[in-house]
Amino acid sequence: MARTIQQEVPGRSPLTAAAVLGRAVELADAEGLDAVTIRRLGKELGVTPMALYWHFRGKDALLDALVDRAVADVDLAVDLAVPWQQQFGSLMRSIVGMLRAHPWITALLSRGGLPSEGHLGVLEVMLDVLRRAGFTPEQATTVARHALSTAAALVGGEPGYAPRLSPEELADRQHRFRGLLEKLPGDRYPRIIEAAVPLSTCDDPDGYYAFGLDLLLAGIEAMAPRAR
Amino acid sequence: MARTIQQEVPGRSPLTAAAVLGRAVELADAEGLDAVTIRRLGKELGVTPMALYWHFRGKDALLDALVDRAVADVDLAVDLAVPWQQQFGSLMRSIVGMLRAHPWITALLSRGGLPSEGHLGVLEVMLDVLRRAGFTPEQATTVARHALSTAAALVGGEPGYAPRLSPEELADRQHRFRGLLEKLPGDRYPRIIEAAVPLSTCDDPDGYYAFGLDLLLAGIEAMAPRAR
DNA sequence: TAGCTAACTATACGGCGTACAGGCTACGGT
DNA sequence: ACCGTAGCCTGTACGCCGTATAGTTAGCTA
Repeated sequence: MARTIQQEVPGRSPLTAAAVLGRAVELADAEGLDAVTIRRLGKELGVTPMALYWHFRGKDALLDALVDRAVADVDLAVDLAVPWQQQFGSLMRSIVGMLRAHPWITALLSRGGLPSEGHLGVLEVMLDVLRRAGFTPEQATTVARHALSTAAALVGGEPGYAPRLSPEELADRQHRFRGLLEKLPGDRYPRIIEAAVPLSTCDDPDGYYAFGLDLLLAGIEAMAPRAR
Repeated sequence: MARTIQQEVPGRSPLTAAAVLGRAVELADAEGLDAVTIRRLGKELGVTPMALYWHFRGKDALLDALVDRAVADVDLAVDLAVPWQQQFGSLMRSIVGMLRAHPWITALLSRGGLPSEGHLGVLEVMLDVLRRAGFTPEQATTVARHALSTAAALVGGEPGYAPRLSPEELADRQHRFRGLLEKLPGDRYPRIIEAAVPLSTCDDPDGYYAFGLDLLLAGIEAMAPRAR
């Protein structure tokens, strides 16, 4: 009943779902989500594209598994000794950190479909923090949903969302953008021209994320049932 | 020099970029962004797919134009007589309204690329409101970026983002989701089970959007330089 | 030895974006 | 009356994509 190792094909260990997902993550991180194709994965793994269909029902299932694998990286430990705002904040920081590490996930999250186990785990912890803070189940649901959306939005947002771009490409982009700003009619876009520098630079991404999270948390706290 | 009407092909008026975009919007609204393909558009317009390449440099340019066309629908009028919070709020409501009308835009917004004219128009007005409220150019830039991301996130967020789904499909989804929730282990996911109803229903989308915007605005106001 | 099953391979289909080359129509100049 | 030219479109082909279907192989069990 137990299968032993089966290593007959010369240079290759047998395919596993985990190996496929691992290579897929590498591909997505390095070349973007568009590079993750069945055929490409097959080639990378030294296998016929159709071989992947033994391990996954189709590309959708593969992508779902990919999201789940990433979501599992979120640190769900909460310190019950600190105020709920801090508990929620560190939760959000962990989520944002995971999304920043793999920005392509945001595109996958907004495909419909039932939530995966990883999803549910994160959601459970968020709801728990909010419920203990005094929110009703309805309020907690709304806040958690909104917080998750905001996290995705932060990562998808402008500060050069362009991941995996080489520094030179990024500099080129920035240069072309600044060129565009410079030849804008000054009487129509005074505010944009005035803000040309902050608009076209994206230094201090950490500050950007900190600001976004602070703003979210400030909003949540302003609506909290009993602030403490 | 001036070309007059040229209607030689029997049943068809000559193609224009606007006509292509119009059909593309209809397609995206009715069947989702995936239905917008060069070949499909050509078929719909009674024309060879390659004909579209006369009017657009490629599919990317077509999609960019599509976004621009939609963004132009945003109502940029602001009432200078009301507090800046209200000015910004109605601006955001207009933006969210546009995104809700064409949810597929959110997917297009997060593709990199230089901002279009429509983009700049919206950004200019947002920055203006924020600057007059006392934010520095840097702050205003950050807030505007974040607000735009949040608007996109709201629309992309959970409440059944599944657009264009028939009511029956939507009910099926909801039913399967509730089934999943019911057979969850109660000891591992108490908070989720407790919130099963608000999680699986998506009535009152207006309330969802109002909440999201209120939360954003509360956060912004909490960080405003001189609160009023 | 025969048969079963897990894990692949081979082939093929239809759809996608688009490069490239060719053609047709209406107009302006001569 | 002719023709060049510009604008608009067609035809064909290439190389990707996901995947349905069917065939092959290795190792285990009986």
